[in-house]
Amino acid sequence: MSTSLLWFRRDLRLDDQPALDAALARGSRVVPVYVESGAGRWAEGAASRWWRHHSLAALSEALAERGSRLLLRRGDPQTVMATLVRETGAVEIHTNRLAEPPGCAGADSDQLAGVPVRLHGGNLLNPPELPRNRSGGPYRVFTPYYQRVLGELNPAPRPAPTALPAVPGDLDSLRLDQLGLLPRQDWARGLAARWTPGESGAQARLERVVDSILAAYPEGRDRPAEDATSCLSPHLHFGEISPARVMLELQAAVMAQRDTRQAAGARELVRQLIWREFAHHVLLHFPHTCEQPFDPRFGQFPWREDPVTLAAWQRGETGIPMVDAGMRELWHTGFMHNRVRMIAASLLTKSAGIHWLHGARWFWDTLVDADLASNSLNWQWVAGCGVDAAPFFRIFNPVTQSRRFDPAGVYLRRWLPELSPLPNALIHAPWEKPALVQDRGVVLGRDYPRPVLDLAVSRNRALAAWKRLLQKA
DNA sequence: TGAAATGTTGGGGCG
DNA sequence: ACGCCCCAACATTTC
Repeated sequence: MSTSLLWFRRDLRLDDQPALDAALARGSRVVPVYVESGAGRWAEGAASRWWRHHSLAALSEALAERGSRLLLRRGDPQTVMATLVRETGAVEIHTNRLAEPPGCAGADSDQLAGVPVRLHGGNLLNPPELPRNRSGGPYRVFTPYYQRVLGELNPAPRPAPTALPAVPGDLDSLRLDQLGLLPRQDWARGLAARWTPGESGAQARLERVVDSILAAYPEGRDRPAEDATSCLSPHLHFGEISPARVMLELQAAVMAQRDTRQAAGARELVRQLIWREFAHHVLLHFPHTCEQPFDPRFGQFPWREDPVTLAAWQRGETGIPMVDAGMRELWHTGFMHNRVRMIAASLLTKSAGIHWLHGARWFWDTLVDADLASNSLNWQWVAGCGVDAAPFFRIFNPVTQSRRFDPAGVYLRRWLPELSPLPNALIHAPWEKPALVQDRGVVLGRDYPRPVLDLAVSRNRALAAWKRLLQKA
C-alpha cells in the first residue's frame, strides 16, 4: 500500500479538493501536511497570518473529524518533504497549483525531495496559462478574456469525502500556536469580530450571498455602507472554498430564474470571479508585474517620494473623509470595500503621485485577502500602468465619489466617529466650510486633520506629469 | 469601475 | 407675439 503526502498550501478545505481526491484515488494512505516555510518574496503580512492561523485550526479539526490528522511542520519545503518522505515512504506529493512567480510562497515545483509533485487545479476555474488569443499569446484585455472563458467554464465540484484514512500516530507535528502566526499584541479583535475564517465560514458566507445579497448586488456592491458585496475574497485566497463551487452555486441561481434580479446579480458576481482568474493569467504570463509596471513607459514616471503623505494615508489621516474611512476600515477589519479601495488607491497614486508599489505593499500587510495576483493587477489598474488599465487621466474625486455612493454618510460616520456630529451637507468635505463645521463642535486640525492635499491642484499636477510622459514616449 | 470643461437644447421670465 | 436672456438638464469632448 503506497503513501501520498497531501500538501495543503492555500487550498485549506475538504470540499472540491482535487489534490485530496487524487491522493485518495490512488487507494493509498494519505498524510496531510502543512509546511510553515521562510519568508521569500512577498512574505505574508500580519493580517493574512492571523487569518491563516484560524483557517488551519478549522482544517485541522475537519480532518480530525474524518479520522485523519493534519501534520504541521516548519522549514524549507524541500527539507521538510525529504524528512516526511523518509518517515512515511511517500511516493507522491499532491497539492493545488498557485502559479506565483519564482521565489514567492506560491511558486510551484513539479518535484521535491526526489518525489513527483502532482499539481491540481482546485484554486482556479481555468489553468492560468489558458486561454490563448488568436495569435497564440496571453490575453491582455479583460473583456475578450471574459467572453472567451465564460463560454468554456463547466465546473463540476466534488463533495468532501466523509471518511479519511488514519495517519500513523508516530509522525510528529508542531502545535498550531508554535507556528507563531498570531500577533503578539492583540490588535486582531476587530478581525475576529468581523470574520469567520475556515471552510464552514466560507460556505456560510456563500449561502448568505446567494440567499440575500445577489438580488441587489449590481447596484448595492458600490455602496460601502451596505453589506452588499460577496466578501468571499479571503476565503477564496486561502482556498477555503473552491471557485468552481462558487460558480456552480451562482449558475444554479441563474438557472432557477425565480428572480431575474438575482440572476443579474449572479452574472455580475461571476464577472468578478473571472477578474480573479484574469489576474492569475496575467501574473503567470507577466511575472514581473508584481513589481514592475506592465506598461514600460511608466518606468520613467516621476513618482513622488513623500513619506509624510504616505504615512497619513496609511493611518487614515489624510483629512479626506472617504479615504480615511476606508483606511481605518482596513486597519480595523483587514478589509476595505471595493469601491473605497479604488478611491483610496486613486488618491495615493494619482492625487499624491506616490508609487503604486507603496500602496500595494501596505495593502499586502494589512488585508486579510491579500493576493499577489489580484493585488498587483488592481494596483496597476488604478495607477494606469497595468493590463487593460484605467487611463491615467481617470482620476477619482473622493468627494464626488463619497456623495454619490455614501450620500447619507453612514459609512463615513461608522469609521470616523469624530465627524458624526456633522450633517450630510458638510461631512463629505468638511474643509470647504470650516466655520460651519466648527459650529458643530468639530475643529479642523484638532479633532480631524486638514486635507493633506488640494484635490484640484493635485489633479492638474498628475495630468501634467502624464502629459510629459506621453511626449517623451 | 471618472471628472471637468464645453457645447446644445428647451422652457420660462420678461420687456 | 416675439426675441432675448438665463439656466438647468443633458450630451459631447477633453484630460
